[in-house]
Amino acid sequence: MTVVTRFAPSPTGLLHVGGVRTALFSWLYARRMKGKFVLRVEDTDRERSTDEAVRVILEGMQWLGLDADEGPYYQTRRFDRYREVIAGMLAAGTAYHCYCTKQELDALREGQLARKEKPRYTGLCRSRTEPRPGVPPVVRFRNPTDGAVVVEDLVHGPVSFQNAELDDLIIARSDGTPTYNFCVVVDDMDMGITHVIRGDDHLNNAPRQMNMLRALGSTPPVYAHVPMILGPDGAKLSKRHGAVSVLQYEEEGFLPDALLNYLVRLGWSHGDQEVFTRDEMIAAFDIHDVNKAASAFNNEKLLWLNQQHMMRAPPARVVPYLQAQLRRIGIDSNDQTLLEGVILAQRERAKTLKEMAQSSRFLFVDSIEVDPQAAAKHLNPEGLGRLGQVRERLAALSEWTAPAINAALNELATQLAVGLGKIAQPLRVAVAGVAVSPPIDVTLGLLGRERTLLRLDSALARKTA
RNA sequence: GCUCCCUUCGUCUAGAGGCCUAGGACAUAGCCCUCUCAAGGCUGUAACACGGGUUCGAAUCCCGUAGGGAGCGCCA
Repeated sequence: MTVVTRFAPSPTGLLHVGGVRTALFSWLYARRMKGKFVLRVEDTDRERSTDEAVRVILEGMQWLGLDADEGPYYQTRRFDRYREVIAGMLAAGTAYHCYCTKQELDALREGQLARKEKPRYTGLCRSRTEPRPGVPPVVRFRNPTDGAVVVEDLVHGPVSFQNAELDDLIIARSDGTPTYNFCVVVDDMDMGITHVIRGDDHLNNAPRQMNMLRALGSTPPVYAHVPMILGPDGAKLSKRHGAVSVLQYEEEGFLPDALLNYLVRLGWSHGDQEVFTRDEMIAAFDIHDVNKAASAFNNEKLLWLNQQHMMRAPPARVVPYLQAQLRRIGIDSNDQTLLEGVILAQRERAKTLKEMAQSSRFLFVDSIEVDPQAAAKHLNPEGLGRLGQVRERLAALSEWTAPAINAALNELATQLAVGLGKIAQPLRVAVAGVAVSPPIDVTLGLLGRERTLLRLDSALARKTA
C-alpha cells in the first residue's frame, strides 16, 4: 500500500514553525515511505481566511523545499462534493436535520455547565420527522451511542474514547455550508490519505472523524498526533512568543535546511546525531520515534545549527542565499568566485547569512567608514607608522595570494621584532573599518591589491591630518 | 466540571527492568589554540515532578497525587 500523507493548514493565521514542523513530519514520512504528500488548504472559514495567509503557506513551503505531489487543494472549491455526501448521509440516516435554535442550544449548554456536567447536545432532534416551521435546520451526524472508539495512534499508542462521551456534531450549518470536522473526513477519504499526521490538539477529534468515516463505509486512516511546539518561555506559541511567519526566518538569514533540521529534532531524535542533511533526515525519520511531550523553541540552538549548515554545505549552494541578503543591504554582486570566497572566510564567524552579509559589506563597496573606536585603538601613530612599511611590502608583492601576503607580513613582523598582531590589527582596521574580520591574509586576498592599497593610503592620510 | 493527553539537566533529547556513578547536543563557566573575532579541542556546573506499590533489582511496569496542555462552538 502506498503511503499518502497530507498537510492541511488553515489560512486563518500566518504559517509558523509549529505548522511547519507538522508539515515536515508528514513530508518526511511520505518521502521515507516512497509515498505521496498532499497539500490542502482548509479555507472553509471564509470570514477569517486571508489571501496573505495562503501566500505565506505557498511561499513558505516552497522556500523550505517541502514539495507536494498533489495540490494545493482548496476546500472552498469542493462545496458541491460536501453537499453530495451530506445528502447521501441524510438519505442513509447516518445524519439528520436538527431544528434546535442557537438560543436553545446556548441555554442547554449553560444549564449543563451550571450543573457541572460536560456540555453536549442531547439528541433532541434525533427522531424528529417533521420540520419546524421557520427554523432553517443544521445537519448533525448520528454518532453511535454505545461502545468505544479506539484510536491506534502511532505516537501515543491506543487511546480509547467512549461513544457516550461524544455527541452528535453539526456537519452542515443552517446556511448549508459544511463544517471543519466534516470536510476533513470527506477530504481525507476522497484523497486516499493513509496517514494523518497532525498536532495533538486534534486527538480529541479523531474518534468523531473515525465514526463518520465508518458511517461512510470508509476505513479510517492511521493517525499520528504529534506534540505541539511551545514558545521559548514554555508557554503556548503565540504572536508574542515567536509565532511569526515562517518567511521571517528567510529574512533573518536562515538556511531552509537548518530550520528543518532544527524542527525535526523537536520531538524526534536519531541516536546522538544533531546535524542532518535533507537526505539523512529522510533516511532516518520514522514517525514511531516521535515523542509525546511538547517542546519549547530554542533560538540559540537554531542559530548554532544554521552555522553548522553554512559550514558544511558546499559554498556554491550557499551563494544564492548570501546574494539575497546582500541585496537587502544594497549590494548586487554576481562574482561567483568572490562570493564563494566570502562564504568560506566568514561562515565560521556568522550565525546567519544576514550577519554574514553585514560583516562582509566592506569587501563589496568602494569606500568604507572607519569605526572611530577601532581607529583610536589601532590607527594611532604607532600603528600608522607600521602601515607605511606594510604598504611598501604589499605593493612590491609579485603575486596577490593569501600565502604570499601572509609570508610578507610575517617577515615584516620579524624584522620589526613585534608580534603579527601589531601589524595585523592596524591593517585590519584600515581595510575593513573595524577590528574584526577573517584572518588578515584571507581578508586582503578577497579585497584585492588595488583596494587594499587605496584603503591603506586613506588610512595613512590620517597621519598628517 | 467532564473527557483525553503529557511530565529526564535552563532548553532539545538518549534511555524498552540490571549496560545508569543517568549519555549526547545547545546554552553557560574554565582552559588550550590564536593576527582580531570566530570555529575547533579539552574540562566543569546541571535532570529522572512527588508518593505508594510490583520485583532480588525501576528513569524504565502498575496505582495515586501534583503540575501543565487539549477538547467539550452553526471556529479550524
